[in-house]
Amino acid sequence: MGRTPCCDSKGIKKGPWAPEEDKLLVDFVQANGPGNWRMLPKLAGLNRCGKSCRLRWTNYLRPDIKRGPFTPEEHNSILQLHAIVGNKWSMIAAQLPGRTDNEIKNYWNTHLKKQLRQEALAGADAAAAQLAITATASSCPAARHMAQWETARLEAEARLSLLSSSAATTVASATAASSSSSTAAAEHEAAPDIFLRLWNSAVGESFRCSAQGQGGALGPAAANPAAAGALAALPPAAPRGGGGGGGGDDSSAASTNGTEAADDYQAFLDMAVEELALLHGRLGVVSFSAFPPADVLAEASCLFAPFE
DNA sequence: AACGATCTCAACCGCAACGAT
DNA sequence: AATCGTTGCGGTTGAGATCGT
Repeated sequence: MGRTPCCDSKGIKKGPWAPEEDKLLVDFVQANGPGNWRMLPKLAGLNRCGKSCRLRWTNYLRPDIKRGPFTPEEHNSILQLHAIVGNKWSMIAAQLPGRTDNEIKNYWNTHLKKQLRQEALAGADAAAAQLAITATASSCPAARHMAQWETARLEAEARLSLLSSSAATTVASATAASSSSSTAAAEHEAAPDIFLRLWNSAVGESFRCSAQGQGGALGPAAANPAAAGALAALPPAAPRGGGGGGGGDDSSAASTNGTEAADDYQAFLDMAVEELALLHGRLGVVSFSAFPPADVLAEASCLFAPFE
């Protein structure tokens, strides 16, 4: 497929956007809606390429974008979702309403990556460190892929054990009559942890069975019809269904009904299973899990309200 | 106060995916 | 089936902001 240049660079402005340009873009999109980005600059009177306009709109000017620092809930969600899907920023962003893939990607690269690396090293987990190195250094894509997954798993384990131990100390200090600590503990308990709720639900159970059983690598809902129903109760934002060109739909802003959300989550989970199947099939990995051991999860799961 | 180092994040680039023709 | 046109995604860059000395 021949790639077409996004614009003929002749006379097209690049770099930071001026307030006047922002206004032109916002006015145009609000009047006509997003879409046909290629023609938009001409129609809106902007000396920019369509791609640049789309990026500016989706990452900065969209009215539903949430500004400000990431909340602890968002922080946790990013960590956990990343442990499952890796650098699929758009998928992660779809689970965090108001956040863009670019923002999450930046947050990961600047804050979380560094933090996790330190945790991994501080934990004297030589395997994780070695895998992290392998992930970046290996010239073999399959080995890199496997290393990234295993690193993510180890990181998730470290985080969950960290979470459970910190919660234990928080609760202990809360009982020692510190009002601020008890507030923190209450917040912790109420955290809308998507991944853990999902994991503790019928969906999680089904997913675990599917991943362990392998062979067929069927999606969780196929293994457990109740899963699809449970999924519908999850937050509405959902990954793209693979809309691609022509649609002009805005992935992060798209709202879905319950069924669509379930379908999207289904696809989301299926993909994780497929990743595992790939590793098992191609690399002969004997024992591999994208998830922390059951005892770690059991420890962590008591921090959150049951999903069902 | 000045300077260099480090960090942050908006924006760009190249590629892949997808629908249309 | 092949090609074209458009959009979306992930990786990377670089200017400005912040921090440390």
